[in-house]
Amino acid sequence: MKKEPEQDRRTLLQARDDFVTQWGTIGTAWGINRTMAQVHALLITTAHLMSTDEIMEDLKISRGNAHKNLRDLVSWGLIRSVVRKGERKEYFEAEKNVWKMFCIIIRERRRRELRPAMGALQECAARTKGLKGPEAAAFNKQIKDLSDFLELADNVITKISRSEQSKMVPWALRFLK
Amino acid sequence: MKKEPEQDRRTLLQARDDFVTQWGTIGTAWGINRTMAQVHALLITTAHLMSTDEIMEDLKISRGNAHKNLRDLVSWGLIRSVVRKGERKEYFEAEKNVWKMFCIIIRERRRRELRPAMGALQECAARTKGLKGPEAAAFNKQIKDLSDFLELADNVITKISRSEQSKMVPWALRFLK
DNA sequence: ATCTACTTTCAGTATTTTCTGAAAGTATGG
DNA sequence: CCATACTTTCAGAAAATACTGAAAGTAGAT
Repeated sequence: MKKEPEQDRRTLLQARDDFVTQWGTIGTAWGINRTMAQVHALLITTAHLMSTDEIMEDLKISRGNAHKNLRDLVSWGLIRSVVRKGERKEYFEAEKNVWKMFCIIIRERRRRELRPAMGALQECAARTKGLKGPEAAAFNKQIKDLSDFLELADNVITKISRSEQSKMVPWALRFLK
Repeated sequence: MKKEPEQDRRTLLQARDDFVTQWGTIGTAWGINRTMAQVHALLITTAHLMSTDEIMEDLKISRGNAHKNLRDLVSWGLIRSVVRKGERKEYFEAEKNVWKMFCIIIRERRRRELRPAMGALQECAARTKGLKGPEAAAFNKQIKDLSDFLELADNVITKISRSEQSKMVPWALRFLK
């Protein structure tokens, strides 16, 4: 029978499509642009290097859109561009190791979102430090509590994102016991 | 001098406003509606119970908008409504303890976003389990890796969100050493 | 049963975000 | 230099999301 591998190929393509869509939705819930998440999904589940044109075709998106999201993914460090010898065209390849992906994401979100938020909070705490009255004291304490918590979280994230998977996973398993 | 407390009050109000704005921006980055984050910010930094009308006034938003976001916050468990004896009006109050807030947020995000994503991924893995060919095998492995990682993360989140602050914070500090 | 003091809904509108496609820019090879 | 093979930009269009305000709904008090 020559039917079965053909059938399998279709199932695979369909599954990849579903995964791309799903990953897009997940991304959206976390404040990430849908297309960026889809391009990422496509690249982590594709064995070969992909060009901008191939990605445009696969996701049915415009050049401008593909370009922007590829650049964003590169700037996150989630994919890298590769230039094949003798060719002008750029190809892209994703970091596929799940632990590394995770570390990149938490490290970048820390840098882009957590740090600025902490800065603003600290400034807010500093400004209300010396104010008189119970309202002011309560406000200041609440901001300080938040700020302290974020600082702890920040340190934990930094440490985790620098750790090896081979250390952290067993560690997590022990924690779950 | 009667000037200083007056000055202080203004500084406090200004700081609270800034905090509300800032928290709104942070929320946005994490896929949370700006107004919802602002209402939350307002409620965690206000000592007294607040009515819908007071919130509308404070944030300059419509009744419908205030209503919706208050309901959403209640459904997240981040605020609760209180009815004062002899009054018909509803008032709102936030959970102010930072650790509890954190636990609520991670527990809800797990329930609303992580679990559905895991379901979809597992289905995707199951569907491509038996397919022949190296492409299919690679795809299946990648999905499986992701799925396994999310499962571990899911378990860790569950455990953390059920822990006491008094256990987790010292634990985190030890981890950082 | 009606009034009053609220809460809830939702159609239409406004705002923000994302996307398109064509034009402009850039680098390489001949 | 010019042609080619790309990449980059960006103004306008489309889509997604959030907001308004008025009308409808609800429940306690009289």
